Amino acid sequence: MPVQPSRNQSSSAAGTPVRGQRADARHNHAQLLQAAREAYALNGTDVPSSTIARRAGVGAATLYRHFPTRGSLIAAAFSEQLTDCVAALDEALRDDDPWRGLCSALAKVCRMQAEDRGFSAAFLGESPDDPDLHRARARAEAGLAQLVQRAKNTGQLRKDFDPSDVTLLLLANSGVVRQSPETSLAASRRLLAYFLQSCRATDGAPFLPPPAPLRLDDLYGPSHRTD
Amino acid sequence: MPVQPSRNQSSSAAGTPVRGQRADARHNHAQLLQAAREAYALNGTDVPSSTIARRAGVGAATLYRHFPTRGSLIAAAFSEQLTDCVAALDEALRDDDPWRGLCSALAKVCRMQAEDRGFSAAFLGESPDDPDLHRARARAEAGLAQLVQRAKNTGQLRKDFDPSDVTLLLLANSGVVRQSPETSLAASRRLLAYFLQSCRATDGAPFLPPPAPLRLDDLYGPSHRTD
DNA sequence: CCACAAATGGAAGAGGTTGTCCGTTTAGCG
DNA sequence: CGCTAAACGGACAACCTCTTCCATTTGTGG
Repeated sequence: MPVQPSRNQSSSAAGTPVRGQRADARHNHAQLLQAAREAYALNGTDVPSSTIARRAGVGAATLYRHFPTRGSLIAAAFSEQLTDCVAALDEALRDDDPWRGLCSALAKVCRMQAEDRGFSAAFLGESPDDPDLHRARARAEAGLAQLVQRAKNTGQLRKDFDPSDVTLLLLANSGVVRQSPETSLAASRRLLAYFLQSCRATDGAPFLPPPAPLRLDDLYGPSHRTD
Repeated sequence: MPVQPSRNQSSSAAGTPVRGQRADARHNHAQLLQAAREAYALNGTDVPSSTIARRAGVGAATLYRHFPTRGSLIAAAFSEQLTDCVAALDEALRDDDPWRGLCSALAKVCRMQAEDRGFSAAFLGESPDDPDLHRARARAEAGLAQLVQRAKNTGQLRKDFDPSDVTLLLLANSGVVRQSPETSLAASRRLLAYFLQSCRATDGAPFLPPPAPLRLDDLYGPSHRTD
């Protein structure tokens, strides 16, 4: 069960509590993370940092001492979800039935997106600064490719399915989920059902148009602004 | 053919050129609209108004004289696309084959979303102020319901398809299309293909989870901020 | 209990966007 | 051509968000 809280501190990303700091600092650190997670889940990641500081009961400076930039707070707030994501993938890879593994992994990620409005932004959005996130995405990409290949080999997944189709689903789901929190779970479930049904290998099914080169870790790579 | 440019001036929305104004004013009005459309198509509607004024070759005050608020410029910029949208629906309703009509209507709207990054924001986003937009959405909703019912009657569309599934597709597509413009068209096409394939009536197909009550004109209705 | 460094909070700076004011320019008409 | 009102443009005020600074408070080891 690799899903446990994992108190172990990597020193790579900013914002991880360092042993030897004062008790109030540790407490505020935790308060900030919790406030950030709650706020992001409800309203998405475009909540102003000042709001988070206020709801954590600390001043702005405290927030910025613990998380030097806005991005580092976001990254820290979602690192747990990221772990869960990778764990779901690992679990899917261990499933005897590749198709069932794929389905449950996709369902899990879609549900995470639906239940936390910030998740999509943090996972798919632009955050060119966090190395952890990049590594996780690359890792997810690789595991996914493996999972997809296995499901094809068993003949359960259509042959022209492309790993990028998972990214396609995640992006689509992020669009669906952006709406009112009350409906997002139901809508997300229905979208996934539609998607999975088409993914199943069927004899008479028409060919799909070619996949777009959507790689998880490439999204928002080069900027295209032309001001 | 109700698709013609329609020079007729409704006086409801702000920004419609009024006869009797000076030639330079009319010219600037047109320049602003064009600049806005280009900028929005490329980068989405979150382009600063000052950028649009600059690219139209006018000062900020001129922009605000023609379009009193940021929202009115957005509404004016997309009113043509909105007309196209409704026209596509009308055309689909006139098609002898309801399924073909539905497919082409969905393809058209998805393509519009893919080719214009601002379209989704303008059409699905929050704009509680523009009555034209509300009317168009309501109208689209009604036509869609009709189209869906007809396709079900001919047995081409699965019985548990819900009109809200069209909204689901549009939202999903908006998520897909938000990415790099180079890939959005291909990605959008593929998403639509996946979706349509599942929508076709098939005997052995499993039931879908219940639809979420997504109504086009309800999106972003009540706000859920809790600051 | 005390001293000192760690930690804090509020204020203020920097940057960006929306919308307004006012002196100046220019189209259109006689 | 010249007058007048419509139209314009750039500067400016108001606001918001991110981030930093510094005087003050507070936890903690001795």
